[in-house]
Amino acid sequence: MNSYFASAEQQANPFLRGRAVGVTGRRPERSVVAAASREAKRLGIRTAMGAWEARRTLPSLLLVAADAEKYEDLTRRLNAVFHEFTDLVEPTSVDESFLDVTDAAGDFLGAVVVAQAIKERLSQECGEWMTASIGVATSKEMAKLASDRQKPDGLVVVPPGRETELLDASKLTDLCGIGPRVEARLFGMGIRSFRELRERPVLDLTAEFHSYGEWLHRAARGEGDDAVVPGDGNQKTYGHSYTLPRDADDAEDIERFLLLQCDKVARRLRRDGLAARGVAAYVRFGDFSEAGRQRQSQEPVNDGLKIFKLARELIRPFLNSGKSVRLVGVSASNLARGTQQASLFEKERRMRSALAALDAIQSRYGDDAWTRASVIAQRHRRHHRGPPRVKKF
DNA sequence: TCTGGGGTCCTAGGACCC
DNA sequence: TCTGGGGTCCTAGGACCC
Repeated sequence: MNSYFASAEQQANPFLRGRAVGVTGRRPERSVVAAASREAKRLGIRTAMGAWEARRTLPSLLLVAADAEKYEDLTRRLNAVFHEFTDLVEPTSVDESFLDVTDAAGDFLGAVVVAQAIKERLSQECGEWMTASIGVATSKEMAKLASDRQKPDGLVVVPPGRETELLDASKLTDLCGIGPRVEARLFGMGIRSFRELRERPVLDLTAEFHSYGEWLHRAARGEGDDAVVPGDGNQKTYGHSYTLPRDADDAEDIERFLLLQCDKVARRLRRDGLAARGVAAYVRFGDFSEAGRQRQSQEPVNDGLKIFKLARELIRPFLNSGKSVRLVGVSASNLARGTQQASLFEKERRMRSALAALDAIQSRYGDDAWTRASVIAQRHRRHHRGPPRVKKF
């Protein structure tokens, strides 16, 4: 999809249509532009630009805070449209999927017809401001590369056998999978184009890049044999992170924000009937360096407080290190179906039913329907500079 | 008073096992 | 005349993507 979040905002709010719009995080002053409307891009706004810098570049830029629920709903509708054409749909991000339309299309020309039909259906289902760029090719790599060639509202076809023409018209980093680091190493080997990459023996490439070298060798020829793998139901990690309103040194301050993230992760785990054995916690310091630890817990967990107690220990070595903390994050891995182990203890059972009730409240009244007393204590202290009223988590 | 938040995959090295 | 070869699980860190 083109300028996904920004287009979604323009679709939802006619006032924003035709205007330069940037979608940012909750607090623009410490955020980046997550998506820029085509009008904003034309005037020099780039994705991932600091919001502060974007505003300086283009004072008329309209900054809108991201609305995750809106985008999730749109993504569901998007994927429903894709499934009208084939069940071989592999979502790779919120706004991007691979579709294997071999059966639906019959032949390559048929695939082009399908692509046009998809664009039409998307416009009907999601609104005319939601445009897509589609690439049609014989491999995922080439289809992706083709889709990036024409924005917005593109349709680029790579007929079978003509893959190298597209590659030779592209930069190395245009190919999904080659980033700036790999590009620099390829330059170091005297390789500056796909033509030069193709001329290298695969052994040169595997000597430098191991198995990734084989992929480079094939990709430079326009080959790609990975099938479209349907479904996205097997997400491997659930994580949340949060940039603090200002860099913090006080461990208690930092840990309370960590707790909020742990509750979010835990709630998603419970919603999906999962529990996690792996817990990772990390911080980003004021200088943007990062540090983190991860650990396997004895038993699978999906209770925010339990996850927090593990996560707190994991980041403890990085607090009070003389560097102030900008961001805290937590992530759950090693996910398994089922809840936490049944407990013999009354206290534990009561906590479970309390969590179920709290989940129900948030489902019905929204995520802000309740919060932890310890977080309120922090807000209190910020305003009154007194001791916190509530100490217990 | 710059630089969000959500992910995946890969490699290296250590502990441990047979 | 010391020290093979197979494997799993785990953590840290990095590259890359939207």
